[in-house]
Amino acid sequence: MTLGALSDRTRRVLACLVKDYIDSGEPVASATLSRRAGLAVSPATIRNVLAQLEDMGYVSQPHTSAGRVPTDLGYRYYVDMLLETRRATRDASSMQARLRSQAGEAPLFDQLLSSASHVLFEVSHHVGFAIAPSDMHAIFQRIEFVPLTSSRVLVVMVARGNHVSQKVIELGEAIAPSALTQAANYLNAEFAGLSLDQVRQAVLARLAQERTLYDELRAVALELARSTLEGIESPTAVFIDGASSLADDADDSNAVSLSTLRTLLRMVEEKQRLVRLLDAYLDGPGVAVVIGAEHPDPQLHACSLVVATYGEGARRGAVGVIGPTRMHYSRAISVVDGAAVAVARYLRDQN
Amino acid sequence: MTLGALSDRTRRVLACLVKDYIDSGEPVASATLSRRAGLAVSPATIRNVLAQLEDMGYVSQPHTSAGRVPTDLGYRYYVDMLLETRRATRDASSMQARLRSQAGEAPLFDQLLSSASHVLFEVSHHVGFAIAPSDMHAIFQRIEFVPLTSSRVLVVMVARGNHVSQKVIELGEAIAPSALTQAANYLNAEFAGLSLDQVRQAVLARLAQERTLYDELRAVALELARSTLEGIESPTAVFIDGASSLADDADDSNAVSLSTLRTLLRMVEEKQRLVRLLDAYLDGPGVAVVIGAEHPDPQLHACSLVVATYGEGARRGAVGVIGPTRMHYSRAISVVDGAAVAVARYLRDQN
DNA sequence: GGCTAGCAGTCGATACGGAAGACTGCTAAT
DNA sequence: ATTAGCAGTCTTCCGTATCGACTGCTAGCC
Repeated sequence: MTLGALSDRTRRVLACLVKDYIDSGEPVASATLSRRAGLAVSPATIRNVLAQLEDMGYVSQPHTSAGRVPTDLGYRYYVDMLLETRRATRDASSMQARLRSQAGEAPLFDQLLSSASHVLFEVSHHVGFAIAPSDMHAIFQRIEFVPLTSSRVLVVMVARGNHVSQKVIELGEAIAPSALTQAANYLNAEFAGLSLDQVRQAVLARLAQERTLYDELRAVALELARSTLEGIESPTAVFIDGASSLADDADDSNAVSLSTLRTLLRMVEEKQRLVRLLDAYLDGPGVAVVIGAEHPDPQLHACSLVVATYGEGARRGAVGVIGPTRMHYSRAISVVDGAAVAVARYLRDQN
Repeated sequence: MTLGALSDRTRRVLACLVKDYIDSGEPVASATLSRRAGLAVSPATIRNVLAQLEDMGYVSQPHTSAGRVPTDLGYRYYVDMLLETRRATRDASSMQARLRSQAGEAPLFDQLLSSASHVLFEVSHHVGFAIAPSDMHAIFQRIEFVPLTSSRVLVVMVARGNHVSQKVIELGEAIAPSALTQAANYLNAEFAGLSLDQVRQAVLARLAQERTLYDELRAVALELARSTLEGIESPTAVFIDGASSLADDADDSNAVSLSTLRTLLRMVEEKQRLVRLLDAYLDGPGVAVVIGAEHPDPQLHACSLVVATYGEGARRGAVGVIGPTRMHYSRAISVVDGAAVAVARYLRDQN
C-alpha cells in the first residue's frame, strides 16, 4: 500500500479525521471536517469522500447515525505519513537534555535506561519502557570478588558502557581474600575486551583442557568465572514506568477495556513477556509502530506500540511506548526516536 | 472498644456476615445467615440482631431492601477477633519454604525482598510489597573501588546482611588503580562494623581535622568515602509486585473504583509514597491492619493494608499487602506475618 | 463531471412506567 | 425471647416513546 494511492484531498480528510479523533475521542462528523480541514468544500462532499474511505477500510462508523472513527488501517496510513515527513526533522537534543536532568551526570547504564522509561512516560503520558541489550554480547571489562563470609563471595562484573551486574556465589570451601584478588587479576588480564559469551566459552575450554589443575590459582579463578557466567543470559533487564497512565486510558470507555488493562499490567510485571513481544517486531533501525490488530496477541488489539532500537548488531536494545490505539502518535514517535538516539549516544560516548 | 462488648451470638452473626461478604461480594441476607451461622435461630431473630449491629455501626444496608454489608468498623471488629485468635497459631515455615524456592539458595538482600513481594502477591492475590530498612543504619562491611576510566570509579559497598549498593563517582582528576586499592584497604580496615551513618560522620570529622592533608593516600580515601556516602539516605529500597491484581479488583464494581486504582498505581510507581504512608502506622511489632476510612488519605478509603515489620530498632523494614477493604483478611494476615518472620530469620542467619 | 442543498431515514441516548424479585421491619402470636 | 406472616420498599429488568445527531440519497447547479 503506497502512500500515493489516495488523492491529495482524500488524504487531507483522513489526516484531519485521525487528528481530530485522537484529540476528542468522539466520532468525527462530516460537518466538523468541512469546517476544520481547510478544504472549502461542503459537508456533503466530505461525506462522499468518507464513503470512499470507508469502502477502502480506513474509517468506520460505530453506528449508522454517527460520525467516522479511524480503523487500525486508518491509523496505519496516518502514521506512515508521519514517519515519511519526520525523517527530515529529527531533533534529539531536547530529549537528551531531559534525560540528563533525570539521570544525573554519571549514570550507570541501568540508571540511564530507568530514566529513559520515566521520561518516555512523562512526555507521552503512556507506558514507557527501555530494554537493555542481551548481556551475552556485552564486552567484558572487569571482574571483582568481594568476600562476604569465608565461603561466600559477591561477584561484581563490569561490562563496557557502565553496565554492572552482581551475583552471590556460594563456594564449596573457604577461600582466602588474597586468592580472590589474584583470581580477579588473572581474569581481568586474560579476558578483558572479549564478549561475555566468548569469555564463557574460553573459560569452559580451559577448564576442560587443564583438567590436571597443575596451577591451583588459575583453576580457582576459572571456576569462579564459570559460576559467575553460569546463568547470565536468562533475564534481560527491562525498565518500565507509567503504568498509572493505564488507569486514565481505562476511564475513556472507548480507549482501553479492563481486560486489556489487566493484560498490560501483567506484562509490566512479567517483563520478559515484553522482551519476547519485541523480538518479533525489531528488524531495521528507526522507529517502528505496531497498531492494534497488527499485534499477534488478540489481547493487545486495543493497544499500539511505538518502539525504536539503539546500538548495533548483537548489542542492540530498544526503547518505546505502549498506549491505546488512540494515541498521540506524532508526539510518541518523536519522543521515542529522541530517546533511542540519546541512549545510543551515551553508549558511544562511554567508548 | 473491647472485644467483649458484644454478646456471643451477636459476634458470631457479625463474623459470619463478614466472611460471607468477603467470599461473595454480595450483601448478605438474614435468611442466609440463619442457614449458615450454625445458630439454629430463624431469620427474624437474625434480623433483630442485625438491626442492633446496624445501630452500633458495624454493618449497613446499601438500600432498604438489601442484605447487610460490613462497614469499616465491622471489618475492624472481625480483624481484631482474627488477630486475637491468631497469636497462638503462627506458622512461618510454609512461607519460608516458598520464599526459598522463589529467591534461590544464596540471595542478595534485595533479591530476597523482591521475592517476598512476589510471594505475598501470589498467595494473597493482592499487591504485595517489601521495604528495606533505611540504608543509614546498615552496618558497613566492605567497600571496593572498580576503575571504569582514569577519572571515573564504580563504588561497590557491602553492608551486613548481603546488602549491596553501587554508585559511579566522577573524579576531578585521574587516579591510579593501585591508589584505589589502597584507599579501599584503608577504609575497610578503619570503618568495618560501624553503621553507614557513623562512617559518614567519622569521615567528615577526619576530613575537617586533617585539612593539612599530610597523608595524600588517606586524603584520597576519605574523599572517595565522602562522595560515596553523600546521597545515601534518600531513597529507601521498595519492592512491589502484583499491580495487575488491581485490575481484578476494579472489575468488581463494589470493590475498587478507577480513581483509587489510579492512586494505587501511582503509589506503585512513586514508591517513596508508600514508605511515607507506612511511617505513620508502624510502631509495635506484629501484624498491623489499616482498614478503609482509617487511612488519613481519602483516596485510600476503599483499600486495606496489612503490614508487619521485621528487624529491630533502627534496622527495621516492613512487608505487607494492599487490597480492597473486601479482602481475605485471615489469609493476608497469616502470609504477611509469615513473610516478616522469614525475612527476620534471614537477617539473623546472615550473622 | 464534480459539488451542494435539502430531506428522509437510522440509530443511540435519555426518560418514563410497570412488573418481578429480594429483603426488610413490624406486628401479633407462641 | 423467638418466630411466622405480611405489608412495604427499593433495585433490576424490560418495553416504549421522544429527542437529537448524523448519514445517504436524490435532484439540481456550476
